[in-house]
Amino acid sequence: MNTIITRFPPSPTGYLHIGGARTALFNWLYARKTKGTFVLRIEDTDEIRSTRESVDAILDSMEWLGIDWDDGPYFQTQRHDIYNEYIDRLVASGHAYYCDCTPEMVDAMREEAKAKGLKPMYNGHCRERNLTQSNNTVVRLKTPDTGVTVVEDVVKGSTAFQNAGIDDFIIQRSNGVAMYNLAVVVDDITMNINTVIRGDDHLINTPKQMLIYQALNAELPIFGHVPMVLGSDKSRLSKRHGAMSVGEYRTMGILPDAMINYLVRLGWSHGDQEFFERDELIEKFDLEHLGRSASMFDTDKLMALNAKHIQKKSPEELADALLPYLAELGIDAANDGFTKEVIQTLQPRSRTLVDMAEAAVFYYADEIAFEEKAAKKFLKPEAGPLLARCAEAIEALDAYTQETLEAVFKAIMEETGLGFGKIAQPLRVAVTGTTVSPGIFEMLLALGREKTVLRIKKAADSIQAAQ
RNA sequence: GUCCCCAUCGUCUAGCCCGGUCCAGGACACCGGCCUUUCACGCCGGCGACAGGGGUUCGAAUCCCCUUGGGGACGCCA
Repeated sequence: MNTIITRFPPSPTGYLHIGGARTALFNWLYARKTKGTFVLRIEDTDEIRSTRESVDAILDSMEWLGIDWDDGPYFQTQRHDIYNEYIDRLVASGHAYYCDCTPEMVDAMREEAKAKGLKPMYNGHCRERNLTQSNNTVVRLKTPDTGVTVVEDVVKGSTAFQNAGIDDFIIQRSNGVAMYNLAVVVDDITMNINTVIRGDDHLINTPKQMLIYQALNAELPIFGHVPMVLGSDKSRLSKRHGAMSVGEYRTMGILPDAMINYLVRLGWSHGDQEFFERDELIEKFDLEHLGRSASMFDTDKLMALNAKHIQKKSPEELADALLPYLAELGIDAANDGFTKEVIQTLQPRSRTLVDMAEAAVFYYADEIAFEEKAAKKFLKPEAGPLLARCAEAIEALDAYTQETLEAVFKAIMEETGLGFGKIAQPLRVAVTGTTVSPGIFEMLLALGREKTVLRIKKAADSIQAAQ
């Protein structure tokens, strides 16, 4: 079997969005799975809308997602000579011709066709005029008037298009620059692309592209048109549906592994399995189980999956990922033993890295600010002596472990006759500033004895001072 | 308007190709309960779908047709 060669061809007219990331992923996964080649090509022939910043943003997002490419990036703007060579060949072989119809004339033709209840299209006016190239001519492909062009698609099955419904479309603009459909086909041919997985909004372009392949006498690739990702109201995903660029999910604290897991499952399945590690995805991905219908993006499910990935990661891996988010909150932490312990206490209760960073702040803070409601409820006058007693007992411990801490609690419970919660909650507020935190023992242990005692004493003192 | 694609719980989906094992399975969300020092995690349970109508068949979520609904494309954009 030949080596599979796939590609991802983004247009640099914005950030890498969800839909683009998903098609990139499908192509990448399939190439990786088959030990094939994944090519990156920047389709920047629209020089007005394409920007360098977009290219950088897209590359940056791909890198973040861990989607690497084996070849490229190629830039279509640097390949004009190649396109023109093929266009000349098409004209020479009689498969294409020059046309000097003005846009106004073509508009009129479209209106005329529409009035007849037909698809608006160019009527072939210049087809037999044998024009030569001049500064106002475009090149059009001579498409068949009869018969059908059948797209064999690995996800949609076969679809027949009437050739009569395909007009002699432009392959080269009057300014000499190739049009999209031609550039794509020439690129795919010259880059040896044999597997094209793309959004199904391109399905209609496919017969046109097939006609170019045929005119060029080139072998067709395998096509797979995957359904689009829609917004929560089933309309095309747009800004009003919330974040649509993968960069935004990065800032929300989504893990790249969770992002690709979610994106792949949106339109592909492996039985009932929901959770996939990266390697597992590469191993199990296939074209046979790509879905045929459009799907809506669901942030809740992404979040839930992200929580699962956070739980399964090692504290080491998580620390590297978390550090930037801590830095964002002004915390200069390191990937050290302390941070790893901190992370372990937070793993089961964080949906995003942002959640985790926020919940981690108290571990690193020099000064604990008490939440007003929490202090009012738990740092009452009678808590002063209790906290002082706790600090004293913890300080006196030979060893600072779960067992010894439990013993301290037990002793104080017996001494005071108070329930566990009556001691734990004031302590929690004293140490974290809030009523919500990881389990009291694991949290105290992760924080360390020194900080723990210091904070409890400070809280006891402040209660004292308030009286 | 013309052409094309799609159609299972609110959402993502399994099942559909090769009809019976499906009075339809899983996940997210939601609602109960358990666990519990808080918040979570986890566990148990509940709610909840084959768009509608015709066929074909002993039998249809699965095959065929129509309707409806949704999406996409009709550019000297990609």
